[in-house]
Amino acid sequence: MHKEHPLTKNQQIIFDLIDKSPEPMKAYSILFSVQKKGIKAPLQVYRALDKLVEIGKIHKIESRNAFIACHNSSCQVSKATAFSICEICEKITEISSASLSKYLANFKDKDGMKYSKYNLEFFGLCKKCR
Amino acid sequence: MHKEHPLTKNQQIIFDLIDKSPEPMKAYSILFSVQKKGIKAPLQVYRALDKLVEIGKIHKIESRNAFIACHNSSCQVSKATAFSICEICEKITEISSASLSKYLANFKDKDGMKYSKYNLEFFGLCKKCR
DNA sequence: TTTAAAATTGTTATAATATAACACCATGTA
DNA sequence: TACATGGTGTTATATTATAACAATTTTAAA
Ligand SMILES: [Zn+2]
Ligand SMILES: [Zn+2]
Ligand SMILES: [Zn+2]
Ligand SMILES: [Zn+2]
Repeated sequence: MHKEHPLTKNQQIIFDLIDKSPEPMKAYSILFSVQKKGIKAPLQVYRALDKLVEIGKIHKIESRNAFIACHNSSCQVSKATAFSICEICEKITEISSASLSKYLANFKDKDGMKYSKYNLEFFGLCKKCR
Repeated sequence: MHKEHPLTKNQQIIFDLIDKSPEPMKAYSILFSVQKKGIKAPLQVYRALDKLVEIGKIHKIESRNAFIACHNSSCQVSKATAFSICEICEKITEISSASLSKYLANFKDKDGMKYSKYNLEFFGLCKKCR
């Protein structure tokens, strides 16, 4: 299980913002949104983001440089992430599939090597955009 | 099968450089290396990179903002990429596993949606670093 | 309780990554 | 020809992310 990490003030402000957002947020858009709350510099945002990613409360969508709150309840999710990304409307959803995560967690490459962590990004068209 | 794309001068210069590199290269490191050949501006590099990615000659490692030449002979690879990344020495290898690509190409999410494209990045420790 | 380590914060400056906008040129083809 | 398409060269700028340093708060030993 996750150890509980009580969030600090900046972390809480930024997590709440991302958590409420219907879509992934980018760092400088976060910065803009929290300036009224006293967070004025990029580093304050990036530090909170780093920590939130580390403890698995949010994930980074690498191909979009954007951050999304994790809504999976299971642990380990910060080490095993999968997303679907619509190439038209940019709708992004975290995929939680037991069979997928089982398959990837057990995947061995040619050298028999297993991996502790992965990030998978699927691209296609969402329901609306098809 | 791929349609053959004869590379333009800039594309060829940049592809050759990446292809020879033992490790993925970043855009500005590419820029530095090709300045003696007359490529002087970031845009010239990014334009060539975009095209090379599009036609599948190279791939972008999203979590590293770096580019690697594709050594898979099969087609479709630019739409279905998987890499292993060592978190210590940053050694990066393209994974070519028929079973993995088959599994992912056929993966359907909860809504029964299939995806035209994916990128998977595994993280762990390479042989040397274990 | 004291005290030292660890984590968090605030701040300025700067690095690294990527694109906008515009003019020009080459090549294919109607 | 004349037009479309794609590539090039160039300057400027936007976007994303980190370095460096000082101060403060939290944590957990001693
Ligand atoms: Zn998650
Ligand atoms: Zn869509
Ligand atoms: Zn490849
Ligand atoms: Zn290694």
